[in-house]
Amino acid sequence: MAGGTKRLPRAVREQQMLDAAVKVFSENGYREASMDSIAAEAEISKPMLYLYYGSKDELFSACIERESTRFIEAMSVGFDPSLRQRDQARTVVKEFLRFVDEHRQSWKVLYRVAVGTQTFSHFVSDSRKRVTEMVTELIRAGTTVEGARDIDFELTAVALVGAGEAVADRITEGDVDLETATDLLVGITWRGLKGVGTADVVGD
Amino acid sequence: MAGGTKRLPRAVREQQMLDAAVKVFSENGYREASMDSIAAEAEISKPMLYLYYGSKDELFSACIERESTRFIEAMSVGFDPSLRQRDQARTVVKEFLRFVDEHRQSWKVLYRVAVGTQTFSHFVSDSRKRVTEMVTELIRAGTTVEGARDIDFELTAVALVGAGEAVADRITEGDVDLETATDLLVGITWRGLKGVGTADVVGD
DNA sequence: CACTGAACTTACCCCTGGGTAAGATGGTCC
DNA sequence: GGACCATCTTACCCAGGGGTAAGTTCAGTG
Repeated sequence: MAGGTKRLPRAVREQQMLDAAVKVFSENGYREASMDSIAAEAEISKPMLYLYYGSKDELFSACIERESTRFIEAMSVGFDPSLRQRDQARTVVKEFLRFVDEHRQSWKVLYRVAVGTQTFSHFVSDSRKRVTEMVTELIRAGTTVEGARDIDFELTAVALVGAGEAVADRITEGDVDLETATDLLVGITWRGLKGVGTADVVGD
Repeated sequence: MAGGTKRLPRAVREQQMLDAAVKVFSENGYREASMDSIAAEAEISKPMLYLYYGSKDELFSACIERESTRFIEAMSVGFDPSLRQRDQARTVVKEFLRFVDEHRQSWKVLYRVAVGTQTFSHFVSDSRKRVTEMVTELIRAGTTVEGARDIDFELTAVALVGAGEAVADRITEGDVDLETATDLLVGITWRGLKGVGTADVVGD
């Protein structure tokens, strides 16, 4: 229409559409985001969305796919097996927080919007489950106490992951110093290890 | 219709409607829950919902109001100013987890559904903010380190609250021993205090 | 019993929004 | 130049669901 944007190759338009979709979905949630508003944001007509992505579900799915790939790639950057467990953990936490800080919409869409849908909530729980398992192994390996039961480790990991997500949310809504936040999270984790096995009230 | 349920006084019907609404909202989310399905769940016709509550928004608002009142009352039970800070904290955490365990739908509707709406998300953030402030004060009072800046305490509280919510979610989806979970959360908090002020990597 | 009002229903309105039919337009290759 | 395909649009369809108009039925009261 108005001479602004012109005919572009499919691959380019697809990325523009995903950009727009991620933005609108992250700001409004799945149901509240209309295909019309996404089309408007992408400065394209609605049938183009359907031509390239087929349906609202598939469009959202494509968003999830692209953003989670980016997320995983960002995490991989910080993954260096030569590091000691402890430095390894710190690096990964830092990369995580940096990713959230630099890709706030990705974070919201992946962990706060997808979770509210019927079709994609399992994606979030699966992903969260994998992270929790990793953390469980990490803290299990970092502890020598014997009395600790499995449930303790796993539940500790659940709590730690929850803490991480809460800090991530905080990052998206105000500026938090990433170093401070990283130290905080790693600190809680490491200090947390010391008491995992002691089931009764922890002595002071 | 089918002679099953009969004419009931308004006050009673209202509660039935809220029961049904909380159930359907908690299982499906705000947008996905239709007034028809809520009416069906309450075994009542749709105009009754509108007669007593006016609109979908107001119905949801009434749910939030009733459930959050219950929640606050449950918390008050565990509030005993004569206790030492530490026992106080433990009692409140335990009452919190017990409430979540016994009122899973309330928890979901208050903290997982309302947060996904435009109109009521501020309610959740406000409520979370108050809790976070309380926790901030609690850990500030429980620490004597001087180097710690304010942001550290607040961010620590954010992380701790996030951990609590994650454990609460876990409770709603599998059985977790409440004592274990309470000890875990209180343990993390208390142990966390020891390191809040030390900004650098914590010595092992 | 007749009268009133609260409790309740059937049947409908209509807008939002997912999805589509049909066609226009321009770039490229002979 | 003209054939062809990918790019792109206007204009529409229709189901789901929020909300309502208009009436029905029963419990109590004089």
